[in-house]
Amino acid sequence: MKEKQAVPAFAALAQETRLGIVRRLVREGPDGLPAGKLADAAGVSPSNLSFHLKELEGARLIASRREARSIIYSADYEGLRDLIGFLMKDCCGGRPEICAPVLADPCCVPVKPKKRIHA
Amino acid sequence: MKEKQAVPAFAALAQETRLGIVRRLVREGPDGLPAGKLADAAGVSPSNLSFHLKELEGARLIASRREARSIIYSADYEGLRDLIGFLMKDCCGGRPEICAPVLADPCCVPVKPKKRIHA
DNA sequence: TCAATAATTCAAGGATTATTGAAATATGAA
DNA sequence: TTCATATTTCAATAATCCTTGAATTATTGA
Repeated sequence: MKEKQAVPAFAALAQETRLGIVRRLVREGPDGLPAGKLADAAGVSPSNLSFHLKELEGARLIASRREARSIIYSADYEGLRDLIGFLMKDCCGGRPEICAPVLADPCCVPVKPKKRIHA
Repeated sequence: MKEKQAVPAFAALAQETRLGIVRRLVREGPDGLPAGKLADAAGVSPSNLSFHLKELEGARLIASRREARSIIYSADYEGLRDLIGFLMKDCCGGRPEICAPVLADPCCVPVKPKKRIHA
């Protein structure tokens, strides 16, 4: 990810409603949620929600698909990954002391759990 | 880091000049750079730079200290770490498939092998 | 003290973003 | 086709952010 692409991605997250939507959708998983449910959850009007969803989609942080009458939004995991990667690689590049403590955090340990030494 | 703190941090990075400053300062290391040098590097007026530096400092992404006539700015590694941690932990929480590929990237592998502090 | 350097603050204006409500579009059901 | 639902689009306003240049503060050296 380049700086030119990172700026709008950060801008998309720099707003309470939008950041809330992204976090909600990440937790929701690939199935996502219809716009209506998101509007209720966020407590904003449908038209306002639509505005924010467009921002997030433009920044490639969420994706949408139509399903019957609803439009279903879901997290764009690739875009999120790219942004995190930008922050860690491009932004903290050459200064591993920034990244290291984050990587050391058990909450961020990758999928494969470490083998437990049996008692 | 909480959402309330993350929003202004993302906002601070959501601007070309400021993102450039942060990246420059990260590469520069703890010694940092005086405001004047940063203004030259960024190609903006001193007063405009000052405005952006204040935004970044308010978001705890950079720090400042006076040294003779200059004010030296440097990256706030702790703040940057917190923001990355927020994105990975709070934002991608429960969905390790987002974090895993980033963590697997050799560029982000920590210097020392990790050690779990909490059992 | 006076002048020079380094940077910040302030006020004004321009530019961009966010919110609102009304109107439009798309889909599915009667 | 006609109606109801789900969502978006549009235009207007409000709010926030960025830039500019002049004035101000802080520090150092003659």
